[in-house]
Amino acid sequence: MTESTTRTPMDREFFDRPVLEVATGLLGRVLSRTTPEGTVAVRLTEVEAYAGELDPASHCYRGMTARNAVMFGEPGHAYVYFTYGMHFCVNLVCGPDGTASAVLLRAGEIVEGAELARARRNGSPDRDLARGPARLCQALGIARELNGADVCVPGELMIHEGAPVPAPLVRSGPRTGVSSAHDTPWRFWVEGDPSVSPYRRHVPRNRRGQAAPGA
DNA sequence: CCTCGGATCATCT
DNA sequence: GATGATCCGAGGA
Repeated sequence: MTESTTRTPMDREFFDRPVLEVATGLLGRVLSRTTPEGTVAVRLTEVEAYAGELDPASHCYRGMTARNAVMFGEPGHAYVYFTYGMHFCVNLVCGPDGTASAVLLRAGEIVEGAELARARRNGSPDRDLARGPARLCQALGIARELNGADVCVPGELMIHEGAPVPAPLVRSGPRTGVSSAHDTPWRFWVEGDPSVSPYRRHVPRNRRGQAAPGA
């Protein structure tokens, strides 16, 4: 009898615009994920822009592959990828069909379904439930099967109007953890929001078995 | 608060 | 074979 709140998805036209406009415009919006277990929703507080084939940090920099194909398609769909052998991250595709820009959803504040989110996050402090792109996916139950999902129609993954964040509250800086284009300030967040993730620069991993040469 | 190392596998070269 | 749009726990300041 507890029906989930009726919500209206955002228009696809919102996503059919330049990536930086979409990125800043997404702050304050709400992403909801519904499964048989229930609904979890987050208010987005941190995102990063990736500008398709011209952006050295983008998964599309070297053209279309099986993994990134969704990014080249219709705006308003989810691009979900698996990384570090254990984590998922989610982007929302933007720009015209045929181009390959997207916005990585990095962090948010849980606004519905906190109990389910806590269960999925297994003891994490509330502040950290969706503080980071892989944590956000874990809290929402987003995984591979949602790659390509349309977030502009009612369904298991939907983007909602929410309350857009006024421009004076939006801050920007370098993207987190990327190994190139470090000078491009395309990470955007809500000033002062506790759910914004800490910045970490890219760190090349240790090379196993590549011991220092004898001399 | 910070820094550091390990986990673990899909993807690309 | 190497790397990665990350996270977590341990240990130090």
